[in-house]
Amino acid sequence: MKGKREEQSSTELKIFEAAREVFQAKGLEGARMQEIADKAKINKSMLHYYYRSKEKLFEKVYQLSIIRLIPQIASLLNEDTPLEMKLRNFTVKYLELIRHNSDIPLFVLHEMNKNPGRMKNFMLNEIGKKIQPFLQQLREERKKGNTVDLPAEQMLANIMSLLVFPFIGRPVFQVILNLDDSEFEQFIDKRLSYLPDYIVRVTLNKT
Amino acid sequence: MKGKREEQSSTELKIFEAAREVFQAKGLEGARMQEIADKAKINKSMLHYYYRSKEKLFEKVYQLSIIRLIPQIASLLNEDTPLEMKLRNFTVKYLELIRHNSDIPLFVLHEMNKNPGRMKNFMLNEIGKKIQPFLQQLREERKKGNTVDLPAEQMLANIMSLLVFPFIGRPVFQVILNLDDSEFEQFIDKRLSYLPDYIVRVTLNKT
DNA sequence: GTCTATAAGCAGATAGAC
DNA sequence: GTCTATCTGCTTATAGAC
Repeated sequence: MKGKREEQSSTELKIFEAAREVFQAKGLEGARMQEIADKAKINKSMLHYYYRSKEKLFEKVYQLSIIRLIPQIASLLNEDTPLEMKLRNFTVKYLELIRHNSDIPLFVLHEMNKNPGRMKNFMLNEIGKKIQPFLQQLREERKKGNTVDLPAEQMLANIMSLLVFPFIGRPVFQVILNLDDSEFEQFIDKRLSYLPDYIVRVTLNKT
Repeated sequence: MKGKREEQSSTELKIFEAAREVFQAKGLEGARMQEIADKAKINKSMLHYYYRSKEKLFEKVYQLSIIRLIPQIASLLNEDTPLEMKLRNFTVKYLELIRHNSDIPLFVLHEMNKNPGRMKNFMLNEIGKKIQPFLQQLREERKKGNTVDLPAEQMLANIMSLLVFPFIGRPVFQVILNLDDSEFEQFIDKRLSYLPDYIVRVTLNKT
C-alpha cells in the first residue's frame, strides 16, 4: 500500500501542468483538450486515461489555483506581529506570490463568477473563517484610533485591491500606458518598492 | 435614405440586450446561442438573420461593453478643474457608472486576456492617447510637491484599483465577508461615501 | 421577418489493438 | 500505459416553407 498521495507518473504531471496553463489562460469553456494534449506532448486519449473527463481535470486545476492564492491571505495576515509590520510583510510576500502566479486571479474570478457555488464551502472554511482574527485586530486598532476610520472589511478590500488589480488589469494597463512586457515587470517592481509604505499609510493613522 | 444609424427593429434590440447579458455573464465561449434566443424570446435562427454569426454578435457586445466604461475614464479625468475636485468628481461618477454596469469589468478583462489584440487599436486611441493630459497634470502637480511622490502611472493604477476591484472580486468578497446581495450593495454604498476623500488622501499631499 | 427542419463541423469521450 | 480509429452529442449555421 502506497502513501495517501500516490506518486504521480511523469505523464500525469505533464498533463496537469499543461492543463493548468491552458485553463488559466482560456478558462474552462475556452480550453480545448487537444491543446492541452499538444502542450503536454502526449496523445489526447491519455487525458481521459488519467483524469476521466475535461470537467474532472478542470476541477483539479481550479482547486489548486485557489489553494495557491486564497488561503495564503489569511495565513499571512494571522502572524502574531504588530499591525504595521504585519501589513508590510503581507504586502511584500503576497505581491511576490501573485507575481509568480499572475494568471490565477483573473482565472479564479472568472470561473467563480460563472459558478459561484463551486468552491464556496472551501472558500468559507479556508478564508471566510480564518480571516476573522485579522478583521478583529483591525477593529481593535481602529477603536484605539490607530487606523483610518473605516470598517475592517473596507480596509481589507482596499489592501487587496491595490495588490491584486494591476495583475488582473494588465492587458488594459499595458495598452493605455504603452508598456511592453519588460516595462510591465518594472511597473510591478516599482509597486513592490513603495506599496509596503503606501499600504501602511492608507490603512494606519501615522503621525 | 435613412440616417447613418439604421433604426433597429424591436427584435434586433431584444436580441442584442439578451446577448449582452449572456456574453457578459459567461464570456464568448461560455455563451450559447440557444440561451440568448430563449432570453430574447425569439427563434434561434433570428440571431443569424440579424447578426450572421455568434462571433459577429459577440463583437458588437464586446465593443459596446468597452465603450461604456473605458473612454469614460479619460473623458471624466480631462475636465478642466483643479486636481482635487477632479478626483472627487471622478470617483463619484465612475463608481456610479461601474455600479450600473457591474458585469463589464470582469467580462472585458477576461476577453482581453484571451485575445489582447482584438480591440487594441480602439483602446490605444480612445484611452491610451486621451489619458495623456491627465497623466501630464499629475506629473506637474507632483513636481510642485502637491501629490504623493509616485509616477503618474502608479497613481492612476492605484485609483483604478480602488474603484474597480471590489466589483471584479465580488464573488470572493461576498463569501469571505459573508455578505448577501443587499449587504454587498451597502458595502458599495459605504465606498461611495468615503472613497472621494480617501482617494484624495492617497493621491494628494494634503496638509 | 419568422418559423421548422436539417446540415456540417467540432470536441469530448470510448473501444480496442499493441 | 500508450496509441489509432471511431462514435456520440452538441452547437453553430443554413435551407427553405410560409
